[in-house]
Amino acid sequence: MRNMEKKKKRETKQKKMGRSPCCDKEAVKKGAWSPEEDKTLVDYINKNGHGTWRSLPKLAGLLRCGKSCRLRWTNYLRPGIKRGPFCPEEEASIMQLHTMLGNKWAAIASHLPGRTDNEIKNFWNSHLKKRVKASLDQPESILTSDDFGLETPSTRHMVQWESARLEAEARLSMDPLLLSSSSAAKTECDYFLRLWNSEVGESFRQGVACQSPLSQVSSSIKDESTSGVTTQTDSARIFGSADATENQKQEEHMSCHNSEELLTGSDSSKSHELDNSSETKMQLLQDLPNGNDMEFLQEPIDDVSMYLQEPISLTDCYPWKQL
DNA sequence: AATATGTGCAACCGCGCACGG
DNA sequence: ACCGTGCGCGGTTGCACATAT
Repeated sequence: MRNMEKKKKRETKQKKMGRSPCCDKEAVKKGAWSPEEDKTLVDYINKNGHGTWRSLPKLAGLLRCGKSCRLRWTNYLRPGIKRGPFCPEEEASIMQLHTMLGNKWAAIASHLPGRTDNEIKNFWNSHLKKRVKASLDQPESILTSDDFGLETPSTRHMVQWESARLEAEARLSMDPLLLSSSSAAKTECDYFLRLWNSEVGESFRQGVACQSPLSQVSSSIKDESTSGVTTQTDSARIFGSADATENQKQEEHMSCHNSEELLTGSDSSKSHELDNSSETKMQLLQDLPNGNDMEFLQEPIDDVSMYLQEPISLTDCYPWKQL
């Protein structure tokens, strides 16, 4: 409530005064970066680190906006960037993560080493979005189609999760109580992420819906939620180990090498069982606790400074170019 | 061969959030 | 508590290239 007022105040103020530009637009170059500019930027950051992005262009002698420099660095020049087409495993990961996180490209990118949020966003918008739309438009074709280029049970799981997500969103949008609860709205995506990190997500990744922790966990949650009591201990049990390293292991587990298991996933009878538990899943989504008792599931964001430890050359950034 | 249309991707823009004064 | 500033994120744009006609 207080935040709302604050927000309104700020908005009115911004409307009156106009937002100050992030840089002097007249003296700033726009458009594609030249190799010379890239070299200047890379050299400067190698020597000094990026420091304050706003002041970087001036200090580095670039006629660019600080924002533009940051974007160029993070999306293109930064070492460790993986370029080239997405492999099927990466596609699968993006599909699954998007199912749970929505358009949280940065969050999705944090699970795909070497890929940038911008790249993933572009890939989603130009490729995957169409496939999902086609699949959802023709549900009867889902079971036999090769929409994802991956004819596996996990493909069906993806679509099922996507459907569940859409359904959850629809319910949230229709429930004024949930809408009025800012914390509920704020953490909605977190729930999906937590689900992913949980045994439920694990079972999904493993493609073992039958006799999986999902059925066990969801049924236990259902039982408990009907009694209206979900304790912190329960949550810890439900969402797996509170051990941070264990959690990290799970995160790592999610990247490419794990997708092989995923791609060879469960048989169709197992996924059918998953279908049957969809009601329980929805119950699970709605019954997730509102408390802040699952901080252990939040992993630290990569420390960008690591990229500055070893000086890089332009050939590192442009292995395919002659400089 | 020329033109129209579609596609992919780099870059820009504006907003919201975090943080320090 | 308020305000200003910087950063990061997500949506959008525009250009270059590919493909179709």
